[in-house]
Amino acid sequence: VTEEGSRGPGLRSATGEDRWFPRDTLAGETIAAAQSLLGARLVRDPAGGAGERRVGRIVEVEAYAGLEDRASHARMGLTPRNGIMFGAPGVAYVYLVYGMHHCLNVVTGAAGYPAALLVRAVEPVAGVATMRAAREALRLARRRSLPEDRQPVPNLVPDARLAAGPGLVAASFGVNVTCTGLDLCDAASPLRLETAPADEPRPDVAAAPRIGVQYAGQPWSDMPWRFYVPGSASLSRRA
DNA sequence: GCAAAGATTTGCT
DNA sequence: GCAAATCTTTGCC
Repeated sequence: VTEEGSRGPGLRSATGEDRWFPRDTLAGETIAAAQSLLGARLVRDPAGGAGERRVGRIVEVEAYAGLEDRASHARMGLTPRNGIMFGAPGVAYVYLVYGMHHCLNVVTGAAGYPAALLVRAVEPVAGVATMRAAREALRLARRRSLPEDRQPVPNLVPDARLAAGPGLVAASFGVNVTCTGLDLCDAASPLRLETAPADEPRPDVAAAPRIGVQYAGQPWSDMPWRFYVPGSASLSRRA
């Protein structure tokens, strides 16, 4: 790939190739962008330049598009929380759910149109030890408030399940609400997207209703706007 | 101002 | 299989 854009020369992706995820794809129609995001890489650079770089292959996303989508945070119009969804595509939108879990979204659509893609699951590609450590740290912090007669046990979850859910993606990649606004299409961003390796086949794509949006009612709760790679061992739910 | 529910995960029954 | 944990945002008084 010889794309230049605003990136500037000399920068290279995690594998030494130019694989920055194209903003144009995210700026287009959100449902198409959702399917294009499958197979792409989520990359997290170590803080302070030390430690492992974490890389995950995106295998499950959900689309939330437009003011009319009653399942979307934008359904009430522009508010302080969802404002970033109305902004430029390619930017991170991270929110807190149930008072404890963070969810990473990629803003899509033209500026002014509120839409985003929830990253629900990724397959660990690199930095597995750091992912596991980040997850474990959060888990132990949560157990802090429990009775002392409970000794924390080692987390035996398989590598493939480390980021098999929206809250787990954020936890294993060290993502929280302070990441909101990061430009995921910027090669210099510590949290960003890259395209799949050129020699990697495009993944199959399956569609299904979104999860946990019954409150939206018909027809929004049944819209097949969850897209995933069939057969992946890292899906949030077995499929 | 207060009550309720939420784009979830975990651990116990 | 179910309920708890936990806090921000939203809905209504």
